[in-house]
Amino acid sequence: MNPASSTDARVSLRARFRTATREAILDAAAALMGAEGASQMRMDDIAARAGVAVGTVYNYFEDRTALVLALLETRSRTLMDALESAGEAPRGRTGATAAASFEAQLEQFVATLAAHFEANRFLLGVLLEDEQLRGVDAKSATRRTAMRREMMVRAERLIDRGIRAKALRKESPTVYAALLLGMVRGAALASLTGEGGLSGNWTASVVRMFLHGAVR
Amino acid sequence: MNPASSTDARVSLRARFRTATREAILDAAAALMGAEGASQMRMDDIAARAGVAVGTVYNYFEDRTALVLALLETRSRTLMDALESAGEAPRGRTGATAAASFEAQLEQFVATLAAHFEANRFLLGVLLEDEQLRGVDAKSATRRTAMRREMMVRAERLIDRGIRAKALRKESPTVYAALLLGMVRGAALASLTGEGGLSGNWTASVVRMFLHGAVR
Amino acid sequence: MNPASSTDARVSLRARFRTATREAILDAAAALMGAEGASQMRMDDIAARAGVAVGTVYNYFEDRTALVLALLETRSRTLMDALESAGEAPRGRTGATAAASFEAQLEQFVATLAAHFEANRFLLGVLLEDEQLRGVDAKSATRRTAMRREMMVRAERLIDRGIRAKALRKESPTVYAALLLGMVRGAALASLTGEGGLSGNWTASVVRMFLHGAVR
Amino acid sequence: MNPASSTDARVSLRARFRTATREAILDAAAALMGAEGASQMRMDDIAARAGVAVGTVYNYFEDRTALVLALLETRSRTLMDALESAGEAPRGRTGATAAASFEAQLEQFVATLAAHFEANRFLLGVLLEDEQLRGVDAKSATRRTAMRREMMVRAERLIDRGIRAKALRKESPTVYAALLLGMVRGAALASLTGEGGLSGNWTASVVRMFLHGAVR
DNA sequence: GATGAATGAGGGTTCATTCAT
DNA sequence: CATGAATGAACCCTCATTCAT
Repeated sequence: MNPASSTDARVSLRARFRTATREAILDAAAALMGAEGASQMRMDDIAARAGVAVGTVYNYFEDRTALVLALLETRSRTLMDALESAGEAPRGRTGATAAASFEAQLEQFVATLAAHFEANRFLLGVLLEDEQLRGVDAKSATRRTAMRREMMVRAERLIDRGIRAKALRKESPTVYAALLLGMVRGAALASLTGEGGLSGNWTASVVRMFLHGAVR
Repeated sequence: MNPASSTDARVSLRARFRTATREAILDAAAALMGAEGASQMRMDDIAARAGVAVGTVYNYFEDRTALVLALLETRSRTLMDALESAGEAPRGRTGATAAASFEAQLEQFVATLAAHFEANRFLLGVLLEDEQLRGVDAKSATRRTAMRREMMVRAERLIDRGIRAKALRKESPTVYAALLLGMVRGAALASLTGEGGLSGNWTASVVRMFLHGAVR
Repeated sequence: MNPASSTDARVSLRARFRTATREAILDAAAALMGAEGASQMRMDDIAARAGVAVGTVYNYFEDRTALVLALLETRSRTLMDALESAGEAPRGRTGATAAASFEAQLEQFVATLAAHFEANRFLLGVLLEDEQLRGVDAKSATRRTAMRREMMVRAERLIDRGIRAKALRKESPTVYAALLLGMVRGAALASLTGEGGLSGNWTASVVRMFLHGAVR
Repeated sequence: MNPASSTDARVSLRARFRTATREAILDAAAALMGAEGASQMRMDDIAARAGVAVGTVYNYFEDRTALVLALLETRSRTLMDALESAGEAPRGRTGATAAASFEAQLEQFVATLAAHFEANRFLLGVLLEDEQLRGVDAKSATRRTAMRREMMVRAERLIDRGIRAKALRKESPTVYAALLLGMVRGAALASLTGEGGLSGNWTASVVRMFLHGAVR
């Protein structure tokens, strides 16, 4: 152990501590945002829940808006990445029909969304919210819209592949994406608010409705 | 014209003026709520937009909460009534199949929602919001939830008739209702935010997706 | 009846009506002031209690302050006059000692105060109040102080006569007056708030204490 | 000096500073209450006079009512304690008559009141006020009444002892207490408003009047 | 860096006063 | 004159942000 490595270790320790504190603050913010909405979330409450002083929150985030933005960014990044991989891999089984393969991808896509909404309740409000009820400010509203679009893009890409694989009727992927995400949101909301019949696993319902409708 | 009628006329004039002012305030509130969300809506701004002084707003509504509640109440009542009649009338054509009849009702139902969302943008946020974003206070959040449920009930009733008429596969009306309203919300949102392909009339898209899905 | 007299009659009727309205407003103000204090008394409440519209109150009194001033003026004037006559007349009986005569006058004086406080509760606050708790404004505070002084003067005059008649020990009439009025206030307050032992007639207690003290 | 003591010192410093600020706010409130009355006292003025921002006042007191209550509580507690001890100790001189001892206690009692009223002008209004002038709200009015009663009780106890010691004529202690406190108030008020003859020391006048009256 | 008290602009609400009917 | 809705200054309170320790 030379002095340098000792310094490194200390730095690294400090860095880990910083990261942990930052994460604690984000977690607290996410919880409060999920529980009462972005506009109701007070800086003091975030600090208290994270176990730090208000001033400390400002050591990690420029201001309230920056905190909200960072929250949106980090939490949605994971989701976006997951969606990316969900839509991509036909995962090997070469014998599968194009249609079957697409159906599997779709299910994976929806299931990913479901899992994330279940885990981060606030994403539901954040990402699918119409921007009018932001209760925040222009900047984070913009960011929110950007995320929504990004999600739309992921959905559109998936659907586009479905159309090209003849698994779906040919129509505007944007329209399909809007409807698909709308259904996901509706189901997630109903599930989270405990409304009848949607309690646990609604992925299958959404997929089936999206593919075949309610008639047959 | 006897004195009485003269008095009546005056009273009626004043009453009409009162109603007009009240409506102006509600309109102003609706516009601001649509533009920036309920929690961002300031009493001074409402007054200014309505062309009255702050005090006047308080002559018509007990307090901020009462104003929001009144807004939700009056604006959604119209929608609810419209949905009620939309779902009910088989509108004559006796030769129609049960399925065709149901399809017509469904289309009417969705078109009604579309029209109202187009006209009262803030309803979109209000009625389909999950309760986390109350941004106002407990009472109006409760009211909002109540309205959302009421809308669900309307949808469920319609779907239930569809199922009994064998026009729809037999499954939980609640699930179907959640998905249908989710789609409507997704489409309306996409349309209002001007995202590609959803500009004008998306009723048909929603109906088709709900009935037959995206596959064939 | 000539036209003139008819006009006079009408005018007089109108005048009587004006007076009645004015009196009703003053009564309402007195009641509210007695019940909740001057600062809590709202113009709307006065109007409501008087059975008129707010605007009408402003037809009779320049503003809130003028109303309070008028109230103090009219109600205290009666009291001052009564005190004047209470202190003056030895009322005939020539055989009476100077001391007995003074005692009678003192009793009359205190009894007069007692009666007025009983009838106009608000006078208690108004006239004996230390000006700090006025809850009104500079002008009416000044007026109040003036009235208190006027009352003091009445008491001092009475006491001065007592001293000159050798009925009282020779000492500063101002001091005696302050103590006498203090006792009256203390007794009236205890009586009005229903504290033990002071319920009805406390005039005798005050007179006795003032004349002979509590020792013998 | 170990780290702990250093920490303690810092804490104690902060604590002392907190106490000082709190006291400054109470002092400011007392001054304003004394000058213009409780109902006229504005939060902004209190803050300005205490040399802090409005928000700071709310860091120390829940709201306006809590501040008023705290003021009444702290300032009157001192007085009550002083009265308690004033009435109790015969202070040594064993040869004294019961009457002389009582007279000394009475003088002490009155002098204590005098001193406190001189120092805290607002107590005069607060403690002897009849409840009509609450000018604040129900809660603090209640508290005020409670304090007045407490003062009455102290006076009654003193007088009761005087009666039992045959130093006073046998009569209702409540009545005597009301008259005594009334006199004190009258004298204090006259003294504070600078009315003739009462400027400095009026304790003796009150005591003499209470014991022997104005006749001899 | 962490702390948490201090700050003060900003928002909701009241109420004396005005004025068109 | 009576009426009562409209007015807006003034007041209480909140909470994001700063900064001395």
